[in-house]
Amino acid sequence: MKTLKYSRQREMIKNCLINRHDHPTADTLYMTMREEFPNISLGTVYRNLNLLVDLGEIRKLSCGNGPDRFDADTHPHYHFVCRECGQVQDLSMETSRQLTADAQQYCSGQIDSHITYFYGVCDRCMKKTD
Amino acid sequence: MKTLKYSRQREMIKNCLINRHDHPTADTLYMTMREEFPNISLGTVYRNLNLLVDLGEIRKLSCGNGPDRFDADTHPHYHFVCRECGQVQDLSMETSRQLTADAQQYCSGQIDSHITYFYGVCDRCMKKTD
DNA sequence: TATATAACAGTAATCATTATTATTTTTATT
DNA sequence: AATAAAAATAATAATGATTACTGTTATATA
Repeated sequence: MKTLKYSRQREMIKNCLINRHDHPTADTLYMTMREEFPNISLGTVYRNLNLLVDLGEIRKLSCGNGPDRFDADTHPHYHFVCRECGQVQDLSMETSRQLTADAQQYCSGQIDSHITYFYGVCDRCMKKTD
Repeated sequence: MKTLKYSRQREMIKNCLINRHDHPTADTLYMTMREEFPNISLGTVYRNLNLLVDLGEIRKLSCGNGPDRFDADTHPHYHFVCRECGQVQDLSMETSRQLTADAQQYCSGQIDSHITYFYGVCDRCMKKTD
């Protein structure tokens, strides 16, 4: 069996992610990490992010445009994606159990969760295009 | 202005997609296309798929695992993704306007749509793991 | 403290997708 | 119908995101 060993890099990656709420990509996180660990490699960032996802300590977001993003908030919640600037915001809204229950009626498989991304234009981009 | 010209390849790509409901990837579609057009190139498949998406004639699905998939059904509808085998099924269920309206309450931007993927295990995979 | 193994940095490889280019098709015009 | 202009193609190269490999270093445990 493969026991997990401590690593300063992994700890720092997780802390980085906890301290920001912009759902950074692996590459963005890599840039930040290099301030503390100047010769960390991008592969290490990816490996640890995937590890943390597998452990359920963080979540991966694939909202359809651009590279995957990561989120240290593991509570089920929704996201809003701005079509103009690509930023991803948290919505402090409960995820709908009802929606999953409804969908189950239409599905022969066993549904256990759902992921929803809302799309539109963020307030900052709306001001710009005025 | 750039006028669109007819192409047998594009027509055939769209027909292929209309005749199947498994939401194939570009590569799968490419394999199928080669039966009719033995030296069609993968680039042509991608270019035309993107074109059709831009025209609003088909939709692109990014459900988080593996390459993007494509769907000729442009009516707003939900999808179910099996975590075991990766297949994507249509759910013949109306998309929830209420959900978008609810989310708008929590969002400073302007939401115009949402995309939801339901995750779980399909009936076939459930039987297998019994 | 010595040994085993996981994690690392650096790098190469892979996968999905897009761009380039020279040639062929399609469409509009004579 | 012949021809010219424009767009689409096949073939291929290039890109961007991510994963795998290799030799070295850090961590845990006997």
